[in-house]
Amino acid sequence: MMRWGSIVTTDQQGWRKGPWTPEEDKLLSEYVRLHGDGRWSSVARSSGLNRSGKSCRLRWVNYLRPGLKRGQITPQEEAIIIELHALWGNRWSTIARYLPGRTDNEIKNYWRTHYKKRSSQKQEKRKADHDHSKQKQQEEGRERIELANNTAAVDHDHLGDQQGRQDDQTVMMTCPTMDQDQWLRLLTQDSVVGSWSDNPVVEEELWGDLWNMDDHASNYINCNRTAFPMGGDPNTTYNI
DNA sequence: AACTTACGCAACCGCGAAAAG
DNA sequence: TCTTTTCGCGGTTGCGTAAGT
Repeated sequence: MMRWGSIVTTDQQGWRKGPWTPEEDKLLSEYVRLHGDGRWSSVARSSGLNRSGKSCRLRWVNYLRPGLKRGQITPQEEAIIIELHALWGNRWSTIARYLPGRTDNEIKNYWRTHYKKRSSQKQEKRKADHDHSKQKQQEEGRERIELANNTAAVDHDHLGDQQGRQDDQTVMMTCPTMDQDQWLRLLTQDSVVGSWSDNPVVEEELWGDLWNMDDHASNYINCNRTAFPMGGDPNTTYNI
């Protein structure tokens, strides 16, 4: 299936843009096989591809790289995405590290398609139905977020995130009752992963909360239908 | 059958961080 | 130390296809 139009153009530097051809894929794969990935600018210059380094990297990472999974996101993967998104927000590359064979782009697309839309639909409905009460909830939510931000402990390096982006302090927190490794082990256990997404009641609660979260509210992790701000008092539950 | 809408996803863009000079 | 280049990330776009009317 031809995508991204059929038109291949060139940018200001003369690099080709648009869909990759099978010949280009073959060239890139062969070049990376011989020389390894990385050094994308030299890949662009030396491989014979008239593509920018950026374009080469993207094509390799998202499409040609060995070990990539094809096909639908499984329920287990979906649950991991949701829960890691609640942990880290839109840090797709970090989330992708816990889903072998899936790319950040794929996860990002999946999230946007499935949850952003449903989130906004729910939000619209809720807005129509409960405009007043929602406003009140938001005010209460802001107070809790302030509490979360005041109590949360930032721990970038624990999960090997070397990037340390500017907004890190708002998303990467420490669970008060277990460390991150414990948490992630728990996440990837089938019994836990299946539990929320398989239960329509819990799912509704969880989605209702997660989909309406903004970046700051991602500081919260939902556990057993309650939520607590990461780093907050483990003996206190916070209903979002 | 024709048309419209929604979905899925490859690819591009802009920005910030890291590395190199 | 400063500047330039490269890399990687998240956000966004736009096209093909499937589903609905």
